Amino acid sequence: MSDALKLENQLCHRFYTVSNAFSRAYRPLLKSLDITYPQYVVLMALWEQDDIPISELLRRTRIDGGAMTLILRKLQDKGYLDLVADPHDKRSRRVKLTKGGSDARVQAESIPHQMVCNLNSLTADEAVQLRDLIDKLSDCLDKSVCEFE
Amino acid sequence: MSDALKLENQLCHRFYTVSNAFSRAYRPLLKSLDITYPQYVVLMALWEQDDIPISELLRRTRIDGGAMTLILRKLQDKGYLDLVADPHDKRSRRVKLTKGGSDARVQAESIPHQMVCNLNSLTADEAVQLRDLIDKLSDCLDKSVCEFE
DNA sequence: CCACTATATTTTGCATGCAAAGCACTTGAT
DNA sequence: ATCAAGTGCTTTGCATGCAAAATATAGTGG
Repeated sequence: MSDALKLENQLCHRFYTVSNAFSRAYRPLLKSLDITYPQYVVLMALWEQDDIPISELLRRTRIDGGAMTLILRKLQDKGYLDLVADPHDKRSRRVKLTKGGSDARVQAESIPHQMVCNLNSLTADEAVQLRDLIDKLSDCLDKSVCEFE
Repeated sequence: MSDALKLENQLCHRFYTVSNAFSRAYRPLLKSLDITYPQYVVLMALWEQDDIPISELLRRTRIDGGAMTLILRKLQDKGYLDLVADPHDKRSRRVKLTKGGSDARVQAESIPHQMVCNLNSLTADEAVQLRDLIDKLSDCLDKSVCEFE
């Protein structure tokens, strides 16, 4: 049979399994904050820059729009953020961290280190190399999705 | 703020976005077969080796067990495979491709090439390099998940 | 000011991924 | 033979990801 159809030879299946493995690995680290990985991504984006419209959050996290509505609702219920109307554009809402949301960052500071500790099979150089290759692939993938349409 | 918490510096967020992008990119390629990416993964596993127990399929595809039940049901409804009782172990069922399932492979042969064409920003060498780095990372991740428990 | 189009967000329906519980059947130890 | 622990699989409840439709509001040309 053609080797190209073998799972072992497919980059996409590797991304599929590793992405899921990451999500599982984060779960215990996020348990004390009572959030999921996508919710954590939203908080990280906000810790970088707070008080931004939902559209900006979507662009930076690349989370699905439909899912974002629910994620924001849950983070709001948990007291991490507030959604406030934009006075200049009634269609838009801005996302603002609450004090609890800002404070959570202190607790989260240790998470990347904990994860890195568990990933020390890669050297710093290899991690950079991997990052750059993924970025190259990623650009291309985005384009190809567009080409299909 | 600490750079480690920035999304841009996190390998996991890259895997998250690329994995999702792959899934979207496959969608139009799989449309004529009327299957999703995980369903395609199951078929690829079976094209490599047919007539295997579900447990073996789970191990090779790394798809979630609960999801696998539904995926197999759908692939059966679509006429791609059959689930037959294992005479030696009544708990187990074996998965067998139907003629339609085997025939679909011919149509699928062109898919990896189409996807590769859309990913030609990476050279063959870079793809191998990427693959090896991901595998190294992957081993480590599996272990770390275990360590948490 | 009006129709038309574009933008921001939400809703809907379907397909997983995940953890945990449940079931039926096996196997191993006694 | 029997009970307890293990296996293989399914079910359940929740959280997304995705495409497409629906809403509400903005912006634009006429």
